[in-house]
Amino acid sequence: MNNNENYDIFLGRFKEVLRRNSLKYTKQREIILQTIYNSTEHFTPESLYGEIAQNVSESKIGIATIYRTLSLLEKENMVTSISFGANGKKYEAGTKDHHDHMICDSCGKIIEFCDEVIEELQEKVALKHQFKIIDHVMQIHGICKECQD
Amino acid sequence: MNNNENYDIFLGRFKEVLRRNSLKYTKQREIILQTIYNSTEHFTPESLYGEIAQNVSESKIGIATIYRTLSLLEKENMVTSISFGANGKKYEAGTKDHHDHMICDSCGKIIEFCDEVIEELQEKVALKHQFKIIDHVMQIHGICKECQD
DNA sequence: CTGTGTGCAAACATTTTGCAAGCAG
DNA sequence: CTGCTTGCAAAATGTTTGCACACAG
Repeated sequence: MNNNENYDIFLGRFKEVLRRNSLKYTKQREIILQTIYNSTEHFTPESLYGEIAQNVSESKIGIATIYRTLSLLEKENMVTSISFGANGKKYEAGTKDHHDHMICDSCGKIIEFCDEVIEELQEKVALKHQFKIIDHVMQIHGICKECQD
Repeated sequence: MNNNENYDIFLGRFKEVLRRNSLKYTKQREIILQTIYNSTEHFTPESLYGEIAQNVSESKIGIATIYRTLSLLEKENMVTSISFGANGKKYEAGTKDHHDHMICDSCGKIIEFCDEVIEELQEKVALKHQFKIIDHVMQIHGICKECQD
């Protein structure tokens, strides 16, 4: 396992971001970063807040700090967010390679996938409209294998 | 122009929805449906509310009614909604053929497009995971031609 | 008539902000 | 020391709900 090594890289990027913006490396930001890094699931500000409150007895972090830190991380592309129909917005750590999501409307499960050809076609479409891609979102909604019973 | 004819079809679908759910055809629902149908832009509940207040002097429609009607229409697939990074959610009338969106992060403009091949590839990916597609969302974020100055 | 729909205001949920005190650099 | 950060509570947004009256079927 090279998880710790990966975390160091993630942490390094974060410190670089802080340096570049004259921001400070605080205990709170460290805890948030760690918790995000260790999250296997997609999370909301609220769920992150709850998880930290539960697992990290040493420190209280206000919900406002969670929001402020997530904004920073999103702006710096260290986390990405995906929006759902009605139920709001979930985040995930930007540690993985690019991928898209299949979302089960029945159980809420998220399946990640990546298709090179689709990616290329998107670029082709954008080019045709002289549109400069920054990012893209693709979600397939439906019913997962397990829920099709 | 066959706009009126198309509106009649749209209205017909709506009346059918009402009938099926034992709901009633009211002045408010009529006005909302018309306004949605005539909207060229994507809209929010708030913007719809404002537009109706401005254009339709005869009648006051409460914001709650807008929300209630939009929920109904979305449930019945007569409007679709797309979610944006942070700024919430916009709707569009479900009168057009399927298409996806390119969204300019600078000016907010929305360009619609449709690529058959991408659609097919999505189905192929879903099939591989035995995932049953209900719907899908694809957004390309970036900077439009005009804003690239 | 009956039961659904509506506007209004209050209730909620979520996210942002002002402020005084705390702490990193 | 200086100025970015934080927690808290208040404020701002966005959306939903309860209720009494209105109205479609």
